[in-house]
Amino acid sequence: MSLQQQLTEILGDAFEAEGMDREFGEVVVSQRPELADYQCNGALAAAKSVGRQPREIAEAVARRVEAPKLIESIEIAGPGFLNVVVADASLARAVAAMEHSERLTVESVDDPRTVVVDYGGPNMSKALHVGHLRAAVIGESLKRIFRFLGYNTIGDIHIGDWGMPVGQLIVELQDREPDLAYFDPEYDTAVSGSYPAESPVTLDDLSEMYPVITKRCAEEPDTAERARQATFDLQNGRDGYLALWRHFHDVSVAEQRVDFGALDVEFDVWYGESTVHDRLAPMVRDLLASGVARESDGAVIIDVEQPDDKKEMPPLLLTRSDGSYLYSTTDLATIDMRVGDMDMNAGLYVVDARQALHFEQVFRAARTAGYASDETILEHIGFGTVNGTDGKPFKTREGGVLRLGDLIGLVTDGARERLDEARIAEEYPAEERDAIARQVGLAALKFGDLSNHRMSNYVFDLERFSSFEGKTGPYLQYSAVRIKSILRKADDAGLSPGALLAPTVHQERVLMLRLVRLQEVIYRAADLRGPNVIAEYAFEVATDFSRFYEHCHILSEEDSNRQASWLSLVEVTLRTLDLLLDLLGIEIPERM
RNA sequence: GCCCCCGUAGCUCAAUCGGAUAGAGCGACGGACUUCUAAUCCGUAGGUUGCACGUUCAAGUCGUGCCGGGGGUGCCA
Repeated sequence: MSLQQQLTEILGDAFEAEGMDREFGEVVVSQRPELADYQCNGALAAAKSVGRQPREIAEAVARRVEAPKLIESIEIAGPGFLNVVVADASLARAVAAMEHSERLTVESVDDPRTVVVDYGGPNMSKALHVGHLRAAVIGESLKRIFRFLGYNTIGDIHIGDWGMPVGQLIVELQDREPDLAYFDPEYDTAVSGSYPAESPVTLDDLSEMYPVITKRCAEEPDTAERARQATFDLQNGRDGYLALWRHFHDVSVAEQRVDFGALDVEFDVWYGESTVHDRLAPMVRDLLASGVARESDGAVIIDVEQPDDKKEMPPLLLTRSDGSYLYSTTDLATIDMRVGDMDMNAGLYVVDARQALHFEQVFRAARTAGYASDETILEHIGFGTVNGTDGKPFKTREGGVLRLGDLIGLVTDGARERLDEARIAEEYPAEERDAIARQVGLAALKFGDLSNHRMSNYVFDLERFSSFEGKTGPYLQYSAVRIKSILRKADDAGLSPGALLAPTVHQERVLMLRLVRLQEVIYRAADLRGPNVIAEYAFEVATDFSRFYEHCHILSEEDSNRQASWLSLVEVTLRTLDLLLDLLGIEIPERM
């Protein structure tokens, strides 16, 4: 049990002894660190329901508190706040408990249910660009957070590979190379052999073709109609198109594996819309038969509006009037698959906030259809857009999109330049320098993203991402690296960590208090689905360490017991930073 | 038209499900490197939390109405 939980129990007991709900005993971190470590606001909340004065309640509760070892003092302040100061010895014990715990005393969940994190979501045929960064980075972090807490967590990339874009690309390729076998309706694999094993296009080709054909479809109605037809034919199993689709898919996935790999983003499964293609026709048929879906203007829809809706709620479109499927169809079928085959209890969809309505519709439909029960959590984890310094969606100076690989290159170069400036870096082997530059660049990129609240649109400023100073990923790495350096030197000198003593220095005590909050922070991040909670706390841990570091010179400390205690303290700090950064998908170099 | 998100220091952003005196970073100004890595630390300046009402012991946070920005609103994803 964390220190905060223990205090909450103690205060809860006290409220209960006074004849009030123990819920009022909830203890939170103090907002006034100069006054207290923790505080309880329950007396104010309880006042109205029990008809007593807040201060009078606070005084009565304080008298009931029994915890001579844990609490140094408990005082009433202001209108009725209960300010709790933790005893130094118990604070040290709490940190010591972290030291001896593999999980830094963070408890696992009692009920390890299956959580599917759907993130990344790249369209087949498109090279990754900055727009994909947020989904990848936020999703990866959430996956790691839930996994660490003990959930059975599955990260699914969910590639967009079965919708209109594929039909559009087929049409564009046909217009460019009409003689390819894939387009010949008479082509008979039994007579002419199978389709070519070599892809007729590269991913660069597809990336170039995609904006061309989307523009054409917007301007040329008959081209759009052909794309719809191609989509329908593909979805209904036309051999040539399927063969072509396979090529598009393979060249796309090959490059996406490289791009996501470069980001250290790892998916457990590489499913996509196409994964459920066999389920689509039977699903629509069954939903029509059961009356869940109905025909409307030639299309098949599911009505999802509810009586108490305040907003317009258009029906979910299951098929177009030509019978082809949309991403609504595949998303719905995917829920059925995840619940049925993957035992999903919770699905977290880390997708651009602009798709909020779509997911609302799909989730409602899934419940109406019985694919998801009321117990199944389905959540759209939306996030804001990445803008340039002009406030508009990020573009390069030339006006094009910045590819993810190029972006990683830019921040890596920036990190390498910084390394060149540092004297101590000269002796590093070239390979290590490259590895450090990459780790530091990625840290800048990821922390820069994750430290923002996911819902807010944020400004992507390359200057800021390359500065590596202040509240940045590299700052956190740097703090951890300095600890590693201390521990190495201590080891060389034959010094080893020892029993944690009660803090004697202000900066030491502040650091300890920070560390023992770890469990609450991680659970809060999970509850809010907000990696920025982790990012903020990690920065505070690093800052507290830096202050301690400036103030207390560990290796020259003359009191060997205190020195050993400090070594333990910084070791716990390092492990904490390591965990937090790992939850953000950031690695720590050995030195930098 | 209707709905959703956002609006906080010069700039970029936080703010522990309603708590005390709204915090960081950058930028500005002034300090600290013969000491465990200065990618650091210390200090100063900087605010009517878009506006107005309301709810209550207490509002950046909740409600209503405006203003401004972004997005969505059945055959794109």
